[in-house]
Amino acid sequence: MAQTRRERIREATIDEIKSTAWKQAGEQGAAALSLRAIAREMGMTAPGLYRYYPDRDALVTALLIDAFDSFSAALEAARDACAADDHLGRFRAISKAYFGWGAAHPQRYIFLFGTPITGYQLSQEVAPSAQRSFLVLQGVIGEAHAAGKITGELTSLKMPTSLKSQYEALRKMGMPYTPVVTHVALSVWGMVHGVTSLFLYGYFTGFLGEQVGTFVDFEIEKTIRAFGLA
Amino acid sequence: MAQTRRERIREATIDEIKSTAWKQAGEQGAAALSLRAIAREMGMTAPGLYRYYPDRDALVTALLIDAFDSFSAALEAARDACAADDHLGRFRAISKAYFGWGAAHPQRYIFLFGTPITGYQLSQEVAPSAQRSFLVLQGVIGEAHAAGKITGELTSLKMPTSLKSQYEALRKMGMPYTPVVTHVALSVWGMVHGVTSLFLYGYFTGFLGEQVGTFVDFEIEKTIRAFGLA
DNA sequence: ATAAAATGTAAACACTGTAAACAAATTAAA
DNA sequence: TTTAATTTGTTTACAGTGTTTACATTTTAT
Repeated sequence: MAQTRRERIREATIDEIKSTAWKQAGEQGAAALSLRAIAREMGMTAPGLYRYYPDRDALVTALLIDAFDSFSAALEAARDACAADDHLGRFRAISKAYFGWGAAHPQRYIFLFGTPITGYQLSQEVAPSAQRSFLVLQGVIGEAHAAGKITGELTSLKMPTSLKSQYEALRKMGMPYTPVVTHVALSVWGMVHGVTSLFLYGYFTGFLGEQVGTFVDFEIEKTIRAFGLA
Repeated sequence: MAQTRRERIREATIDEIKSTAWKQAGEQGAAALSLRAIAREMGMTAPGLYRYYPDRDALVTALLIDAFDSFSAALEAARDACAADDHLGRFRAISKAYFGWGAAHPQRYIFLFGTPITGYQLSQEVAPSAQRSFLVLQGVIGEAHAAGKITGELTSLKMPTSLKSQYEALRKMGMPYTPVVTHVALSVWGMVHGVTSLFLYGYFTGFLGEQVGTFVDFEIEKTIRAFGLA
């Protein structure tokens, strides 16, 4: 059923609210989001925004979902630029895309993975979008593992039984991957998030200067070796 | 020369301001720091605080320095609990202490390594305190390397020349460690910061539940193997 | 005792998010 | 087509914030 005229206008207004919010977040940081400033730039008054979002948190949640979707799409695009059987290529691609997206959209990355905004309580609504980005990583690793392309000795380190049974419990609840795959995915996520956020917060610039990208690439190659990815 | 009475009272007031700030930061998050709320709890009015800190940012800076010092002290204590020639033990100790301090003081860790607070511009005053914590890590790795205790094949991966010359430039400017040591230290920092912050922001709990500590310990052991630490 | 310095308060300004009441415009129903 | 209902926006107001200014008070030094 086609959209009615009013629905069209409403969606356009919502889009304008969000794009204005992103614009201001990009200029002054996501933590400085101000409903009044958004309304001012849109040529309306602040209480009018409450016809579209019940409160500031709801707007933040909507922005989080959009950012996670954009992030996931970037990872998926990088993955799909490599052949499905090129597991090493896909892993390298999404790892670089992860850091690359963060470096290209620092405010958004910090918005997603940084400190929750003043008083903002993370809504459960964002969970599906957040998990989607992780599933890209888990999927690539999962298929590589299924194809026998993860042969590193580190992978065969004896995993503590309590950890393994935790992963197996997840599997019973619907997670489609083995303990090793889940563990490797979490491990890679930790590494790449660590270097990305330390970089974005400026803790690397004093040490690495312009060579941050080289550093990250080198770390990715090290991870590939450590897990014996081929 | 002994402190005058006024100086004593002044320092006590400063301590009360900071401890009140920490108390409130621990309850509602560091981003919700409010000068008025601090003053209220102290039984004075907000403008009075301006006799101690020129503005809110200055208080935030003071808290950052204190938190970094506490963090560094925890790392150093963990290091010194092992013999100076037990390089593997020292590395394991500071790595665990890093995550352990974050888990024990989530608000402080997020305060240090999370999103800068609304409008807060990171002051250069905190740089020395921040570097001190990194120097603990770099020092342990540096001494292990000097003792020939880092023999992993990953370490001998050909480092890109641009990255190596960046590290060597740092050395000429006073950094007391070789490119390999600096690189390993940054790498470990990235890993341990990544898992710590992902955990503190709640992204791990859905996957790992109560097994987060086990996961981190396992990651540390993996890193030890990867770098061939002994 | 007097001057100076340090420390606090009260009032005010410019912001913020949000709620209530009301007006205008748009759509749906009679 | 007239009437009623819904949606969208504004105006006004309240409580909160960081910060400045002017003033009073206490403490220290001369």
